[in-house]
Amino acid sequence: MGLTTNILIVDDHPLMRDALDVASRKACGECTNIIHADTIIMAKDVMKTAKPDLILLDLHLSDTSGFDGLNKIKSSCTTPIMIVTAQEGENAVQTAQALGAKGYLKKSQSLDDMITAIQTVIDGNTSFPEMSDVKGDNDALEKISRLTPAQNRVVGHLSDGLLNKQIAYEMGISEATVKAHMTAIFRKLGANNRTQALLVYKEAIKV
Amino acid sequence: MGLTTNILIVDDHPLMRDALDVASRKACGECTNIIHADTIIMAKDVMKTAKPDLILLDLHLSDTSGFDGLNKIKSSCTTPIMIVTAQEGENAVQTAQALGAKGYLKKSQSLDDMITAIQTVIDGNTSFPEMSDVKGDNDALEKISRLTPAQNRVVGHLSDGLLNKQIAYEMGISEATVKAHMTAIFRKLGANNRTQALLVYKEAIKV
DNA sequence: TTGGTGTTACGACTTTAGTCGTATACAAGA
DNA sequence: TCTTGTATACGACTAAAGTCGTAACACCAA
Repeated sequence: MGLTTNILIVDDHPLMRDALDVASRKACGECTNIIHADTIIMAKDVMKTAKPDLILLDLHLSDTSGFDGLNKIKSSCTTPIMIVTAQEGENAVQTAQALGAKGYLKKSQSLDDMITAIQTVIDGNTSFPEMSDVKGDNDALEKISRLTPAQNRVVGHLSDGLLNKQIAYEMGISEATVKAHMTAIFRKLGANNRTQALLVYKEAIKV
Repeated sequence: MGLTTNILIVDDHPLMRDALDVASRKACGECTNIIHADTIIMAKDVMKTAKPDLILLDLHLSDTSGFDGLNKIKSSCTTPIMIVTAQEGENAVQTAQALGAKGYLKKSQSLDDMITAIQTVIDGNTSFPEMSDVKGDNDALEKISRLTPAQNRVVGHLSDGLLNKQIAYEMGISEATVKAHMTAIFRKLGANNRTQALLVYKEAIKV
């Protein structure tokens, strides 16, 4: 890792940002450039200029709750994202995984574990805590997890109420391609149109 | 009240159905015809033949949870509906009101109070328990409550993922009229299309 | 290399969604 | 009575959504 690693930390607790900062620096070595943000708005603003190699994202911010924030960020970039949470429900880990997050950090974890997890994701792998395997009760979530990265980003924009034309602009592709993604999404989610697809999606990510 | 009053009770607890049965008969007098159902499916089936004057609906059934059941029934008829619940969150009463329910019964209420409430609704008025007035925190719910009965039914069908053509068939009106309702709904909910309208609606009724 | 599989990408075409103007009925007030 | 407002209803027109066929690229295995 001779090159500089850029990391964006999104959390509204300054102390937590500092802790994540320390963990990130230890995980990546000397040449680490870290940017802090405390809202999704600010994070998206930062990403207009900087291009982080990794994003650490808290689920509960002042301007978002739950996985909406993950949506908003994920749909506007392809940067690997790790979720950071204090306490969440049972299938929060599965949901994060299904939505295309690359890792999941619990704030209760030890510093060493966090460092290991961050290193794992930086190296291009995924890192999720052990799951109690009581799942199987969320059919919609299983469908969502089958979406490809591009399809995932399209769904994220869909759940913001965007038109195909707007999604195309946001993703830098043609409207025809967005429609093709939509059709593929409908098949995977068992929907006939965007309204039904949105219902499946909302059913899946309700936490 | 010389004519027969038809009441449909939808609850999956037989004991509760019996209790509601007793309350209904005392509220309406001798000429009362009461039908029991324990799922939404069965209730909708019953309504194909019978035309109840009032529906008592439990929120938690085996095939629905929350206000989805209210949607499914309300969107297929214009019969007054009273919600019956054991314990619900703070704004459940407001949500029921916004979704066009005519009354709200708590299972913890006394029999006399229930009888009074049922009589009130049978007479064409509404009956809701006192609210602690801590509300004001749900903007979307306020928007939903401004919808007219027809618009309410259209939104109910929208949240089932139906096409305009299908909604028109269900409601027995032309597709052009459904579209006109949609446009009016968009204005009231601050949406530009059905996707955004659905998001506002889902935001409002999440309990 | 070759063939299979999966992802992303686009254009042409048909279907659906959404806007606008308009009309009826019904209620509350002047 | 004559408004004024609101709810409901419809048809004609424009904009968006959705389907189909096709192609380039990456990856893995035979």
